Amino acid sequence: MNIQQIEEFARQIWDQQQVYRVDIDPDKPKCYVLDMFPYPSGAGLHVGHPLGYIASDIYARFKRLQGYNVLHPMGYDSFGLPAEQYAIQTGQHPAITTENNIATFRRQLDQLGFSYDWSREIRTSDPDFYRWTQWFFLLMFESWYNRNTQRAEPIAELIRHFEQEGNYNVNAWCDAVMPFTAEQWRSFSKKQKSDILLRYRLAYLDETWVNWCPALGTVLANDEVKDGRSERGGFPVERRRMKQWMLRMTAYADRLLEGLEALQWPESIKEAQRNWIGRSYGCSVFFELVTQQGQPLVHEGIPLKLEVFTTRPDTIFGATFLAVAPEHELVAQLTDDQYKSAVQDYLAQVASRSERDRIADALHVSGQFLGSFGKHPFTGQLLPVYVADYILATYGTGAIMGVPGHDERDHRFASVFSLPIVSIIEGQNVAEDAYSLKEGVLTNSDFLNGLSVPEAIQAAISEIERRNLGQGRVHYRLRDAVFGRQRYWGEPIPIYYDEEGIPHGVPKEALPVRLPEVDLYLPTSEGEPPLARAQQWKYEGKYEYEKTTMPGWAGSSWYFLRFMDPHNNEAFAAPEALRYWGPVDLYVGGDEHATGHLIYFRFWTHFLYDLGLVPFQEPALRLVNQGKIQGLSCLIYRLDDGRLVSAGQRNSDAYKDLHATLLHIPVALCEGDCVDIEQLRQWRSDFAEAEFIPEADGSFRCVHQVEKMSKSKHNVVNPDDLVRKYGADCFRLYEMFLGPLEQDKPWDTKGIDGCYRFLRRLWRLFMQENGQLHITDEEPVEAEWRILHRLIHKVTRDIEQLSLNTAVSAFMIAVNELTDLGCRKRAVLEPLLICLSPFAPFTCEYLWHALGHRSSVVMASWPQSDQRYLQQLTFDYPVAINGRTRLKLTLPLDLPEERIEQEVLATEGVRRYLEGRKPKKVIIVKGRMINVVV
RNA sequence: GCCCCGGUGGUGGAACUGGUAGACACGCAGGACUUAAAAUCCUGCGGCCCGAAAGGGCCGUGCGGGUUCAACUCCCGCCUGGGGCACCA
Repeated sequence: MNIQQIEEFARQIWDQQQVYRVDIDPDKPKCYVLDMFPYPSGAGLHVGHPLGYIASDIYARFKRLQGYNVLHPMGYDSFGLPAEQYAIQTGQHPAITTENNIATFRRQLDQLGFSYDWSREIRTSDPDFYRWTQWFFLLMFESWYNRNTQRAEPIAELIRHFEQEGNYNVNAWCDAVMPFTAEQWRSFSKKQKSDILLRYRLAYLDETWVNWCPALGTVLANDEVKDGRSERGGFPVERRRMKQWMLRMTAYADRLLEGLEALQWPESIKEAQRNWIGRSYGCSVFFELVTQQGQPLVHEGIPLKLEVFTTRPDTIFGATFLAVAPEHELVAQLTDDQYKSAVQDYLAQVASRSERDRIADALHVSGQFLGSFGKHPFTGQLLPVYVADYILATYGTGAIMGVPGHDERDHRFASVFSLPIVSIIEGQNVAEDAYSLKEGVLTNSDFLNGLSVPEAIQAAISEIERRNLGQGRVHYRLRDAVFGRQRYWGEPIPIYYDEEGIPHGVPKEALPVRLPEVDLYLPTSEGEPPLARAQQWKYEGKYEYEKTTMPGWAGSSWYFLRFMDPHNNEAFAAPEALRYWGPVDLYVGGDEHATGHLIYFRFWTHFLYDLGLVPFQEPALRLVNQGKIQGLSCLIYRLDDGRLVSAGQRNSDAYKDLHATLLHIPVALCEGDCVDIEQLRQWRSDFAEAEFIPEADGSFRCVHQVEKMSKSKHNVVNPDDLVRKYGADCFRLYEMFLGPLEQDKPWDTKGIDGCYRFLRRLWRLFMQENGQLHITDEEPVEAEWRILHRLIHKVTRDIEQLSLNTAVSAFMIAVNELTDLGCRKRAVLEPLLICLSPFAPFTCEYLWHALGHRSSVVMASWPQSDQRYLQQLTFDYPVAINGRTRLKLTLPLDLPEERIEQEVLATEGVRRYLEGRKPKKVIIVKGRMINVVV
């Protein structure tokens, strides 16, 4: 069994017969199996990376054998930060870095024998690809969201509506717009019209608070920020107000939420998306505002009102103050002269605190009284208005009614500012702590008294609406996505600005807007993005292009569509291709994309569906997250004096009281927990002369720890070495055998021998010692048929459920049993080979040809399991006395229950346990077990 | 704090809709073959106890209860690891 020879042979067959190329075939059912688009990093693969690829490859090969036309493509998400950071450091164009990395990546993928149709390879940084990414952006720029029809519609229709009726009777998902008539619309300047339209467009320019990362020199989306730091690189992030291109994703919040129901996705991902979208149902309430003297506050002749949002309108009688966010637009108007300087000081203090300080200091309460009051809409009581930084400008209306009795934050605030705290839930004492559960009966609440909380919420909303004080409302935590990045290596946003600074979409015929060459990949001295360095880069030679580029997730939001028709020059994909291939049937990738890519890609697809460009709303029906493979680190003890102590000795009396540090050493230097001291001395110079204190048997031992696989922990295992030593098939089998696909699990190379032995045993079923095929055409006996059909049955089900670890063990069992029987029969071994081929394609291809086939095993047909051989005639019943299994009894399966009972009670072993007592009951589950209750 | 997912031998893990807990594999121990090694094969391996042995008993799926003839599986209450969300009104 020569691995190199086998792999070369199989590769040649696949290559010659072009077995992985697919095209639309209306006569066959399709199956689209997709891996999450990798970013080709320079570091290469470690054993954790291919896990999902192997699983999806097995599934794809399986479906192909079952007669499906399988689309299983691969490509690269090749725009991104690392190549650009490298460019900044070295000056090497990111395209070159990317090209090199892709070559490495491809080589590593190829050696594992994946069944990708490489003729469909795509790259997001390819102008033929990003042309369409830009095209989609323009479609969003040219669309608005109609809440009446619940879908995106062309902005041209909206303009027509404006011309006829102004913005009356428009129910759009948009930013606040003053009402205007058709006459007014016609009288607006170009600039005014543009500004208004931006408030409706799904891709729009707006000044907002963004996550600015100074170290990366760019803004980041919410999902790219973790705990106040950038997800990539871990650099500090601050809040900054900037003009940015945004995508009005919030318009889709409800549909994104509801669409989750029907998806076959892991519950954890759905839950993460639900949290991220964060839908909450509540009510807005307007509070009339008055001065300290009780005079109404008026602005331009209109009485001022403060709109708050609450999910607990039932607690309105418990409200004792109002609070607004520091950024709230009414802060200035609400500030009484007497408090002006105090408020200004407070605002300055808030501004100086970074986002991270604010998060870290969440329990610290701060705020400032503004000197004005809100009039309670039911009691007429005057509630003081505060500005407080625990109120977020970006959530709800940026203002709240403070109900300290029933909200913890409000309670903290009221305690600090000595505001009244009242309970409106019967029997709850809220002096010390807020009672925030939505349970109980209302009290001190006028018309709500006696109602339960849920009833009271409904009643309060109805009453508020009836009296025109506000209305029931839904709010989302989800924010519109910031779409511009102040970076070089991304898709240019296809927008140019005219003389008046009005943004225009580049005509679609002029796409792609190509990324210009620049001398440096850094911002300009004026702080403009790197694209500003390309001074000749102008639309039609005179208009300034938008200088920011798209974020990393732009291309990956729709790439799955391009795979369906990757070389189409007329469209992003032909309608027939979309109809035939879409949507993705199985999507495999990591769960770290739960609130990033997986939401964007759903949003993007919903949008295209609205425009009638794709015939499905959800991009992927079934999603599976492969678990992470953790590293098994090796660590040794170093005493403070530099001596190195073997792990067993460390706890002996001689050393246990000395202080020791644990050091990571390369896993390659360890065989189990035995360390190769000679190699260790060579590995690090300070170990060269160190004193090693070994075990009594002379060995030197390390301890193990399961943790993330990383270079710094010296626990990275590279697949190349393993593939060279054991072959790709063995590697694939072992990765699957390790445990359930979805589960995180530690990598331990030791176990790979089991899979290697399995492959050799398989080989010996076919081949003699001398390498000659040894197969007969004899009719298999019952036992052999049974082994085969049980295997087919189990493996078919297991692959369908992606329970690949149990499938591998089923193969091991079958091969062990066939070996014991000395089975060398073609009728058994040939179907077995087909079943195994998705897991071990190289070996199976080789043996398939050895059996005399000319075409590839990839083209074979998945065998059917035969019911006859799955059913057994007799069964070894476990017989339990009082629930405890005592003995076994072999009985025919078709024996009626009365007969079984007779047999059981007549059995010597059972009689012994009964000791003459009469059984109370005999429970018989046919084909399962028997339980005698005494 | 809220939500989701886990916890089974020395190790990775198996167990269908409640029905023989520990499949398969690693590892370890002993043995066969061999001048030797590799390779291969055989036997044993959850814990405690009784027994010379054959065999038998008790305990055992994070912990404590419960439902049931029967619980890794269902219910209640905890402990613990991982992940998500979080001054989100």
